[in-house]
Amino acid sequence: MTATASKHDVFQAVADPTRRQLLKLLSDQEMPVTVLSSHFPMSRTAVSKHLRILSEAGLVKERKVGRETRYRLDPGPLQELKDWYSYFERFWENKMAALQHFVESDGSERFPAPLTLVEKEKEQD
Amino acid sequence: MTATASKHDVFQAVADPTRRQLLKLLSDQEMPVTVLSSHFPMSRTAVSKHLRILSEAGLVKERKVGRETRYRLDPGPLQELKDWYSYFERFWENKMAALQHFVESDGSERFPAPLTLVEKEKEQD
DNA sequence: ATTATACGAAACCTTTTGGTTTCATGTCAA
DNA sequence: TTGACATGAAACCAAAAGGTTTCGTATAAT
Repeated sequence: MTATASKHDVFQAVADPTRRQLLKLLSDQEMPVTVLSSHFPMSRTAVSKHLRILSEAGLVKERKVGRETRYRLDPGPLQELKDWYSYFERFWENKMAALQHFVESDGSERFPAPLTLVEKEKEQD
Repeated sequence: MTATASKHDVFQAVADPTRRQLLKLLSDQEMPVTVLSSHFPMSRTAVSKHLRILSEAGLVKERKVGRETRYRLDPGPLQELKDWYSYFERFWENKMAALQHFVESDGSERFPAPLTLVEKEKEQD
């Protein structure tokens, strides 16, 4: 459901610093390509391609106004990022406990197949 | 401070689906490379390289135990992800309001330099 | 009508990425 | 001590990413 993934997923879209900055710029208000590209050291065409990737990830919407194309932010798909992150929040909380466990236990005889480890494990961490 | 960015930043590390899955696998407990790689259709060496990238982003820690190297999750750097997207949460909330504004105003005479737009803007969105 | 602006598409190039196979080394088991 | 296991490093490769320049087309301004 929600079918966010078309060609570019949010994680990949957001991986590039230029695209992250584009999103920030657009969070204020909609802007045409030329204005956006004036904030970057690269060509307008390059920025345009970044915008396309953001668009494919659903993070921006476009509308034509006269001869310009204005882009605006759609933060919706960022929810996926949030959801993913939230899975790890519990480990963030348990970080100390986990470390504790990690030091105390020998961690062996828990792995599936190719492990024969029933050794003493000279700890060296 | 905190100097999270070494060579690979978190955004890039997390952009790859294989690496995201690795993090999930490691959230349970520490695991050696061979065990981890058994969950993927690629070679052990490939997984090993993914682990290196995660390590450079600070997302996993390693320790040698006998002849194996065990990796475990360090969710710490994920905070950066959270900080980033939380910036957009207010826009997420205000989405309707923003849209409203977007429809009502003509959006012109706000852009810096190269805009002469003082036209009526035949809305077509 | 003519010129300038805004933009995307196309072709092209270089670097990075994600993978593979092979090899060397260290550690464990018999 | 001999052989199997675990792993990283190296060399290599194809495809994707991130850019650039050039071009065509639509819209606006004069």
